[in-house]
Amino acid sequence: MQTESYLDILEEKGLKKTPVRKELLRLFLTNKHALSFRDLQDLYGASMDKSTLYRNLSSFEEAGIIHRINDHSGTAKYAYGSTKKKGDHPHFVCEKCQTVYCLEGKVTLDVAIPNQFQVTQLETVIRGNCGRC
Amino acid sequence: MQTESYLDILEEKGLKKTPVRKELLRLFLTNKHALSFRDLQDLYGASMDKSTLYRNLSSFEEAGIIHRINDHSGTAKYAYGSTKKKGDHPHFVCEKCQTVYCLEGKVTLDVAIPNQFQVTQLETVIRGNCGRC
DNA sequence: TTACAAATGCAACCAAGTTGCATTTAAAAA
DNA sequence: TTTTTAAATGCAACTTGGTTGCATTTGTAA
Repeated sequence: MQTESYLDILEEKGLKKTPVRKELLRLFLTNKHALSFRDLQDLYGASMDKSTLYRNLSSFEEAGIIHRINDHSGTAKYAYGSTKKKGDHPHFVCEKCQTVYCLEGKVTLDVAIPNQFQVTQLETVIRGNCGRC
Repeated sequence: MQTESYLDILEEKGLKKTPVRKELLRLFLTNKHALSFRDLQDLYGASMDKSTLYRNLSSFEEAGIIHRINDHSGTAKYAYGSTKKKGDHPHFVCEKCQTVYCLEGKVTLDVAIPNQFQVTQLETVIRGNCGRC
């Protein structure tokens, strides 16, 4: 019996180690860029139930295993890493291949924000060409 | 016969002055914040056809009369002003009332972008509380 | 005033995501 | 090891945002 230590993440978060979740977690750990529902369906060997997948994405997000990214494509994408860190980093969207990458770094505002407005989060989407596609 | 000079915008852009378009343009000119499909349906006196509205939103966007904004709500919003200027200003989304405001100003990046990545546009969504709702 | 491309309105469709419910299963308790 | 149970799964049906095909109408230029 192998160690497969990454599965401990599920235990830590109090999530049952079901086959679907194990595979889903593996997919997130082995993919550096963000994955859409479609990507996940394609990567998942056998066909996965729609609602099961969506429910697990919610669970993972709530548990802070993944974060949801809005790349303005209309469909959500998900990447490994805590939700709390979502506002911490900008995302890069390749306009050609639509791949979404999480970037390291900070974004600073030089914006006139009306007095009564209170800022809680900053979401930045950088668009361009990844030069890899 | 009144002047209604704002209708010249349609002529300038080579768009026929249909009743739907006149009213749609008026709605955008008299609303400072971004409007969703639903908002427009509600504001429009008589009921407006779904596809006609969506098609006109596309035409307006293409003509540079309005720009499309993607807050995180899953539904697009539209505001007066050229599409080309979309990346020019950040948008503020109130987490309570969901209202989207166009802000003046610039956003600067302090981000490690991989060598081969080329940036063409920057889209920023600021979330918070507008203090007006 | 006529003529034609473009705009409208309607229905049918599509894709993303959600919900209700009966069945199965991971894992804690006995 | 077996029992128990809450949680996870799978299926169908649904909702919402948006698109498409097509017949009819209309703005505008000839």
